[in-house]
Amino acid sequence: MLDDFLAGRSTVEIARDLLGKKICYQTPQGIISGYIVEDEAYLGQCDRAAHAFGGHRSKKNEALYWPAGTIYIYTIYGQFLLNIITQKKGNPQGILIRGVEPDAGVAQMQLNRHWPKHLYDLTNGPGKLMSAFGIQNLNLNLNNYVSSPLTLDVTHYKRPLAIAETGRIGINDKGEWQTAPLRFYVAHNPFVSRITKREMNLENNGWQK
DNA sequence: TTCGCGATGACCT
DNA sequence: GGTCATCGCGAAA
Repeated sequence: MLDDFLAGRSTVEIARDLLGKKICYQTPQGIISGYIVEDEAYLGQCDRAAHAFGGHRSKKNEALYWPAGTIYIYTIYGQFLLNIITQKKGNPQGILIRGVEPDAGVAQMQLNRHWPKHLYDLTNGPGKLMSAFGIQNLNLNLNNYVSSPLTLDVTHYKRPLAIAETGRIGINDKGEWQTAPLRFYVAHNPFVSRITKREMNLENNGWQK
């Protein structure tokens, strides 16, 4: 159960453990799902790269202050980005989902993404995966991953052979918060953003047997 | 963030 | 020559 998965753990711990877990979206056209292969932790008031830095709170980032399991969606550069809130109400920490390996509904995702040349281009980025899922509005913001069409299934998962960590992407002039290893991904998985073809392992996608 | 374009370099035929 | 991967940029939203 998702609540047990999130309860009493640090955001970093959750971010690492989220790799390989399944995210599912119930649509009129059928179910779309994917395994999380890349994410980033945002640690709240103290984190200079976080939306809640210094306790900042507004209508846009309100979800950060809601309980673990809340869906937080925000827009940037015209893209919709998906997050999960990880701590108790009032402690604004969360995780940005940056890449998923397509599972169910691949044809629908291809359609939503206008048939990219390579399969790995389908969902290898935070904006791309939302486009592939067909989520292009804020309707699900402030909902949660248990009782909405968008759910997190922590009982069906794959196990990474290795987890890689780097600084977060798109963070500039944030000192130690820019380089802190808070981005996690399944090493060698082709659906990780900015991975080179040479790094990909197309035999096992970086998963254990 | 994502896309497209031009430039470069590697490799194949 | 042709294909493909990588990289740097500018543009869009």
